[in-house]
Amino acid sequence: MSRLDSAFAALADPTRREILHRLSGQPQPAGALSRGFRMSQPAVSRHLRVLREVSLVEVEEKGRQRIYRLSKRGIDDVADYVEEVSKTWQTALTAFKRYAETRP
Amino acid sequence: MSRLDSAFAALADPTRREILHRLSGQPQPAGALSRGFRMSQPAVSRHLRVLREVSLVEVEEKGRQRIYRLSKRGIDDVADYVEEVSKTWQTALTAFKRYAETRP
DNA sequence: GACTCGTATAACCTATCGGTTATATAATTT
DNA sequence: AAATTATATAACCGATAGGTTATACGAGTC
Repeated sequence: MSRLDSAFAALADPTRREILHRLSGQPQPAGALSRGFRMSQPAVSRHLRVLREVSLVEVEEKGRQRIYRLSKRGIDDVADYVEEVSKTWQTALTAFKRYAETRP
Repeated sequence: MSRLDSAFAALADPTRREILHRLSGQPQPAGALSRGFRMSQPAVSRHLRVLREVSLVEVEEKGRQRIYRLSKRGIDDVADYVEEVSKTWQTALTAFKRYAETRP
């Protein structure tokens, strides 16, 4: 599985998008995050692992807590791809419009 | 599953991203697409169905052919979300930088 | 040193995914 | 109308995802 596959797969889960959203507010320990969801602590822990593995979040060990925050690297990866795809799609849309115009 | 979940899930598969890429060049019938992959015709047909269901592609029936092309609607959906997320992340990054600066 | 706390991992279950082959269906061609 | 072509669907299978409960483990606390 390529980095990109994993990143998209990670973003496909609503719980993980919600975690990213909350972390965009401020870094938080795993416990605070998991208490915010109606699923078990291990379940959230697993989601955090997935996000870690695709570098969308980073962890800082602070005593027995794990402080999670967004990771610049992962964010940049996604942003780069999105930009590239935007360009491609822009081209495609232009072609599409041209096509539509020739067929009124 | 929300529209967004499905869209990301659809994009998580490399075959489907490749299909979108090829369609960004030009609209094509299903057969031409499926011949370009080293998997069975039904497998590609299923990928096309997934892309159809999340409105990333559209089909035009032309005799016994199905001409596939990118769908503006699906593209816009993704673009909108990406823009929104970009903004959020921009904010988060700013906060992150501020945090980093106060802790040299 | 025993206890508790915060978090991760293990083992397990069910549902879904992505592939296969076989088959159906609709449009052409002969 | 029979055969062929383009494509989709059905039935099946192994792998993976995401949840659960039970358990391990390292860091503070008594």
